[in-house]
Parts: sequence; structure tokens; C-alpha cells
Amino acid sequence: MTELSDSSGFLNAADGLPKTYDPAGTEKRWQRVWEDSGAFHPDPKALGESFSVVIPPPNVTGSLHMGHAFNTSLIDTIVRFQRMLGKNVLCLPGTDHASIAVQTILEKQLKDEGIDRYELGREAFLERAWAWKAESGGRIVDQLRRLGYSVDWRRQRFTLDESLSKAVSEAFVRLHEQGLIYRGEYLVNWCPASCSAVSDLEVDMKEVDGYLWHFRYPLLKTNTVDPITYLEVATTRPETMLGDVAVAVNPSDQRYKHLIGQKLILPFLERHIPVIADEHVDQDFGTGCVKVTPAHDPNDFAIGQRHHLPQITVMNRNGVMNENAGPFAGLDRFVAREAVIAALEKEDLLTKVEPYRHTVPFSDRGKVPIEPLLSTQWFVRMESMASRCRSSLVKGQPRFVPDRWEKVYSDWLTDIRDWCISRQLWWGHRIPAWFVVSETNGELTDTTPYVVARSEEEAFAQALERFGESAQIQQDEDVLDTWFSSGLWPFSTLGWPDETCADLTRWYPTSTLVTGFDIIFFWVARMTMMAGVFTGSMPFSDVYIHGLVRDEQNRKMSKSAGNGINPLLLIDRYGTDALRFALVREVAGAGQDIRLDYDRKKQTSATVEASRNFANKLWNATRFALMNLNNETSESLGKIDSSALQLADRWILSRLARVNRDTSTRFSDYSLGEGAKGLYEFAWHDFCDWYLELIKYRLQADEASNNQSLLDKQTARQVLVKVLTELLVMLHPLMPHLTEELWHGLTGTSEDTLLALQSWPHFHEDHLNNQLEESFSEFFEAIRVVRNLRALAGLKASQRVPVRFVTANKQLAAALELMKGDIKALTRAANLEVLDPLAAEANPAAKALAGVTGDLQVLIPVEGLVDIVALRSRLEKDVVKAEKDISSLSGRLANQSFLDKAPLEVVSECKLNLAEAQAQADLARKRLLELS
RNA sequence: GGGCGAUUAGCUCAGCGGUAGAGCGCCUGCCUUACAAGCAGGAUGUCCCUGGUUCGAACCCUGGAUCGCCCA
Repeated sequence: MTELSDSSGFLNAADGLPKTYDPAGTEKRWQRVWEDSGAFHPDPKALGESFSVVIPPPNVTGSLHMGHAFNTSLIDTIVRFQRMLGKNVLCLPGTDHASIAVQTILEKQLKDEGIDRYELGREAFLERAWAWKAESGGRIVDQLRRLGYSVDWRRQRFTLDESLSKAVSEAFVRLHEQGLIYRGEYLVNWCPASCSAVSDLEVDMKEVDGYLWHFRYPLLKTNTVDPITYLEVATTRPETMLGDVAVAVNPSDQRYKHLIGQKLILPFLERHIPVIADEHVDQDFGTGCVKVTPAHDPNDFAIGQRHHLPQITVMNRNGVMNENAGPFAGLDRFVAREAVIAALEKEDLLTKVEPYRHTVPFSDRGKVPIEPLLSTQWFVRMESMASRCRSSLVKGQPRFVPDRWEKVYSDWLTDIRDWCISRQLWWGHRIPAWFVVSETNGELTDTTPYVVARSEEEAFAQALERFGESAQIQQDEDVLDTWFSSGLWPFSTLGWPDETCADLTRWYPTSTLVTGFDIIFFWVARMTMMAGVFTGSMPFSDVYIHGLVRDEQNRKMSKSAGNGINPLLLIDRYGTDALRFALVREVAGAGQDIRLDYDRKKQTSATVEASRNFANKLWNATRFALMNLNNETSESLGKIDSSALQLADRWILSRLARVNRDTSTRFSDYSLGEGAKGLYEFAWHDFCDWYLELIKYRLQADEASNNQSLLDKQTARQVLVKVLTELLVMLHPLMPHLTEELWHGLTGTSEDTLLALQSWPHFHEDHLNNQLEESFSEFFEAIRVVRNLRALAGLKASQRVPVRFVTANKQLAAALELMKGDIKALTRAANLEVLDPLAAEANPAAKALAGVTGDLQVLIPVEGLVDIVALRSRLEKDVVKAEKDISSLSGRLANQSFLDKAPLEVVSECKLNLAEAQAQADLARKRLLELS
């Protein structure tokens, strides 16, 4: 970038501007101006319809990855667009505390230092956690700033902020009061790595190659006649046999029917366990006998419930076998597995080992196999909350874009299970429940009564009231699932539970939520459920779901796979606006993933580079404009006199009106990719390739020129400025920095006025002119033919040659006649004739290059310059193509039912095309003859 | 096992009833006074397969194949 500090400097330096756009300085400067000016700090009292978005809070100690860049690009495009529509827009940023992720990092640090978390103690641990947060917590926020995010940084929130923590306890207390939170002993997903329960959603099912071990349980004989002396069971987890309390068979299984109710001897422990009948046993799988371990398997847990079986836990929370494991106590679960197998083998009870591929639950965070474990945890009862969401959904709230995600959301809500919200961690919101330990002799047991309260004082008061003066309380050690606080995000960030808070009343419910499909359950559904309970409404009206950014091999980017692409590298190389534009432009599909090409060695991306080139194109278009404005601005040039407009001017204004309408529709209905593509197309092709080229010769008028030429020049400059300015405004939501810079340069506006706060350009419906646009398409086609012929003939760019157009189409002839000057300029024609076929016949050209488009013949009479071979080959191709068209079109027209049933305009178009194709073939053949 | 998505040019993807499109890449010319990060011109496709509906199918419907994802 230039070192220009103000916009007037920019203008004056027009001629001296660099030929390429350098984003770094520009981006930094405007980010500072936006932030310092408070441009994105809305006032709840200000006028205008409300539009609000809360951003999906990234992990406070994380760092920016492509997913954030993608999500941010989409949100910021929407938000900046809505701001331009004059709405009172709030976009609220923040971060979440990522309980498990942060605790994992800290524990690793502790481990490296040889410190035990429990020795360190909760207080000291949390001090370290906050220190770590302070150290790394600013990083992601600063990285978000580099994306040019137009959020209100003053309102930035963190889930562990005092006010948000207050919201969390308030929510917990209210849910508890409504009977929606309970404490229960269930088989939870235990992550032995983090030593914490995790929710169902935090479990990843993975296919793993393992073994199916078959072994025998001897039958405790009651009669000696039965030939069966044992039952054979099969399992992928032999160590759990120590917790077996039964063997189940299908009640209709003839093989075992008579054994139901008899006892088996559990090896090693000599426990007598019953043979039970359960409908859910599949007779055809394995031997048809299923060992039942209620304390270590979810299916067995269910069987145990149905048959009132005991639950025997044989493992500690760290994955080590406990005293119930008899001789295997003290062994790690995987060591115990080997030991059990060896022992079975020794006792001659192992009958078969077969390789077996099966799915194993893994902890999402800990990356180790989940251990289903019986324990007492806090749960949220989901059914009533989910049901409320389902009813809202029927009424269209929230609206999912694309709508197919609605089904995903709704299916999950329909088959909802209770949510385990306690985590055996320290970093997070401590559960606002206090055990009245005095009731159980100062010990904390599963039967210790508890109180739930907003504060320790309140809890103590409750305890005194309920249990008398000697009550002693002790707060639950555990913290809440991070998603519990994230579930409150749309309203906790706006001031809830203070329902009179100005932000809350102004901007809640929020307008749109933009997030990836991977967290529809984790986050979107949790928010709608929480909002239903606490605010009585859905937290947002629209949910725009986008896909994930995948790498060049179509793999999901993840830290563990190490295939992430650092957005900051791409920003450094190509600029923020280029990255943003590239990401949005790629997203045209409905909620589909996007694949970002990336060369890891060179750290380059062709996709982003193309957008960078586009930024540069805009830079140069503006440079061109400035060079031709001589310090004039839209205002000093005066109002456009519509009677002075040339056809080219009317055409570009029609195109401008069209792209304006299309883009605002697309930006409104979340077709952001199409919006971006439409603007790209307009800017590069309509505006730069055609319009700028069309006005170049008009801009060359000087003092010596006549009045008409001077007026044409003036009009061209007026239109040029108008179109370019509005183009920059429309591109601003996508490429905020570049457009802010160029807009200031072009309009000469000072930094007090920001493009970011300008209105979306007015849509001039009266500028739309379909017929003119069609004429221009034909006109461009004609120019293309001339250029093609020139290229075939190898004419030098500077060589001016006469050009003759021949057409029987009077309308086209008239239009071409009107555009003669323009065509001459764009084809470097020495002179240009537009003739009807008769006139052309009467005055035949000498040997000529010939081409055809539609019903127009293009002739370039040049002696001696023709490359006969190239021309012949071109004409032969024309014949082949025309004949192909003729056969296809005449085939259709020969079909009576086509004539009868197809719409009239389709038939007539078909006839027209046939006639043209025939004329083309004839002409091309004739020319070929002439050449031979 | 249930569900969802994808399959179109060498690559990445649009198009979703009326004779196949873009960007990148490729080929040929151009340093034409905004831009070589550019300009002009050009080549490139059994629109996965299969039936069917229709005057007409890349597009709608059957069935299938392959890849990917979600839920059990």
C-alpha cells in the first residue's frame, strides 16, 4: 500500500499509485479505524430494525483455523450487508472456556513438570488455568480481528465472565426447581484419560480390528442326564467377564430353553450366575448366549434393569481393575484382558479366537476408548425441552437454511436422551449444588442430601432451614459441561437473567445463527432447548448451516491429523479480503463442504490466488478511474443527464441494476456464494472487459474535441464513477478492507465517514433494459468473431482493416449501425460497413476472411494476408458444427408431437435456430469453394 | 441396520425440464498507457450406470454402483 494517510492524498497520487494492490497496510489501517471509531458498536436506543448475531464462540485458548475463517467470512458478509440495509446491527463476539480441552492441556503441563493435580489443589490449579487463559486467550481474538470482523468488541463475552457465570447458576437452579435436573446413577461414558464422564455426543464410534473371544462357563449341574455341561459365550472385551451377573439366551431358543433359570459357574470368581431369557438376544449371533455385564455395557445395563440383576463394577475410574476383579485386581484394563485370556486358556475354557471388526466408542477429546461406567452424575431431563422445540419447529422456528438440516435437528430431538452435564474437572462452572454432609456423618456418599442454590450463602440458609442448625455443607466438586453455558449464549451474552437489560430487549431473540453442521446437536439444539425454558422463545429465527473446510485431499481439517491450513499464512500471502472472498465464493452449494486447494510445500492456494487477482483487478479499475477523473469526484462531475447517455452507458447501468437486485436477493437469502460470483462476473467481465474498454476512446476527448465529444467524455466519467462506486459498496460485505480503501480514494471522503456504514445502493428498476442487454450480447459476439478472424489471419494488433457486417436482420443492422463507433474501437477496424445481403451482393468484397454468428456474417476483406490453411480449417469446423445443429434441430421439428405439445416460443426458436444453422452452413461452404 | 449428501471439462465446482457453464490448468498470439496478479483468441465433456415419465432429461421418478458423512 502507499503510505498515504488520508484520502485526498490517495486521489492526487492517482498516477503514482502502485500497479498492484498490497493488502497488508490497508487492512491494518482500516481495522484500526473501524475499531477506534466505534463503527460497529450499536446503540440499543438507535433507530432501525434490529438485526443481531452472536458468533459461535471459539475455544478461548485455541488458535484460528480455517473453520473459523470460513464461519467468520460468512457471518461478516451477512452482518455487513444487513448494516447497509440500515438495520440496527449487533454482532457479538466472544469465547468459551472449553473445559475438557483446557484441562487436558494444563494436566499435560503439570505432568511434564511432575506435579499431581490433586496435590496442587483446586485453587492453585485454577490460578494456573486463568494464567494460561490470560496468556493464550488474547490470541484467538486478535486473530479474529485480522479477518476484519465487524463485531462489537466492547460487548465481547467469555463464558466464565461473572455475568455469564451468574446466568449459568441461575439456569441450573431454575432447571432444578422445575424438576428438569436430577442426580442419578447411570452407566455414563467414562473417559479414563480425563477421568471424567462425557456426554453421548462426545463419543466417537470407530471401527477397530479386534478379536471375538469365545469361552465356556460351566453349568452348575442339577441333573446328570443333560449332555450340555457348559454354555459358550463370546465377547470382544474378555476382562468384563469378571463383572458378569448372568448369561442371557433367547426365550424361544430350543437349544437352551430348558436351561433357563439354571446356574453357571463364573470362572476365577466361582460366582454362581443365572441363565436368563431375554427377547433381545439374537439366536443367530455366535452361540446365541450372551454374557451380561450391567456395570460395563449399555445393552447389558438395560438387560440388568429388566431382570433386576445386580451391577458389579470391576474397574476403577482410571481404568484399573478393582477388588471385585479377584485375582486380576490392580491390573490395567488392557493388561487384565490379556491376563484373563491367558487364564481362560490355562483352564481350557477358551474355545475360539476370531479376528473381528467392531465399533468401539472413543472419547472425542481424550482419544482413548470410552469405558461405560456406573456412577452418580447430574443429568438434564430433555424430553419436555425437546418437545417444546419440536412444536416450535412445526411453526417454522427456527428456519433452517438449507432446509434439509431441519430433519437432522428434528430427528435428534425426537429420539432424545437425557444429558449428562457433570464433568469431573475443575476448569469450568462449578455445579451450584451443596451436599449437606452433616447428614451423613461428614462423609459424602451417594445418599447425602443436597441443596441447589445461586450462592453458598443461599445454600447454607436452605440447609439450615431443612436440616437444622448443625447443618454443614460442601459444594459439589464437579463442573458443568461447557455446552451447558454455551447453550445459554444467545441470551446470557445480552444480559439475561436481567430481563430488562436494554441489549436483551433490543436484540433478543437474535436474527440468524451461522454455524457448521457438526454442532447442530451440541450447540444449536442445546440453545433452542435452553431458550425455550428460559425465554419462552427460540433464540434465533434463522439457522444458516454451512459445511466444513476440507483439505486438498478432501479430509476434514483437524489438529490431530495435522492437516490444518493456517488462515494467517494465506492472509499474509494474499490478504484477508482475498481469503474471505475465496471462501464465500466456494460456498455456492447448499451447506456442502468446501475443499480448499493448497500446496503445502509452497504454501500457496490457487483458489485464494484467484481472489487476490480479483482484488488487484478492482484496484486497477479504480486506478484507471482516478487517472481519468483528474481529481474530480462524483459531486464535482455533477448529475448525470440521462438524455446524454450513450448505449454503452445505458447498458452498463442496466447490468448494474440487475446485479444490484440479484446480489441483494442472494445476500438476503444466504446464497452468499452466488452473490459473490455474480459480483465477480459483473466487475470483471461487464465492467472491466467491456465497459471500460468501450469508454476509453470517449475519455480521450480533449480541448480540441467538439462539444458532443466533450459531453460524451463527461457522461462516461459520470457513469464510470457511479458504477464503480456502487460496485465497491456492493462488494464491501465480501471484501471490506479493499473496498473501504478504494471507496475513500474514489469519493474523496474523509475517514470520519465509512463505507462500512453506507447504505446499499438504490436499485433503479427503470435502468433495467432486457432488450438492450440482448443487443449487447449480439454485439459482443460480433466483436468476438472479428477478433477471432484477425487472430486466424495473424493480423497485428495495431493493424487497422476494414470490416463488413452483412445481415438480413433489420433490427440487428440498426443496432450495429448505432454502435459503429464502439465496434470500430474494440476491433481496430479501419472502417465499418453494415449491409443487407442484397447490397453486399451488389457490391461484393474482394477475397475476405469470413465468419458467422447468429444471422450475422462478418467479412474482413484483406488481400494477401490470409492464412488459407487456418481459415479453411475454421470454415470446415463451422460446417461440421452447423450440420450437427441442423440434424438435431430438424429432427426435433420433424416430430409432430413436439410441434403439438412444446410451447410455441420453443418451437419458433427452434425454427429460427435451424434457419440460422442452414445459413451458416451455406455460407461456410460457399467461402470454402471460393478459397479452393 | 436407519438416514443424509456427492458423482458434470485435466483439477475444484456451479447449473436442477428447452441444443452443457465458471475459476484454475492447457494451447496460440500480445509488455495494446488501469491491471503480465494482465489482454485477446482457442481446445476440452457417453453430465456414474440402468430403466421409466415427458414432445424434450445433466435436471423429475425406479433400481443399482462408487465415495463421504450422521445416527444406532
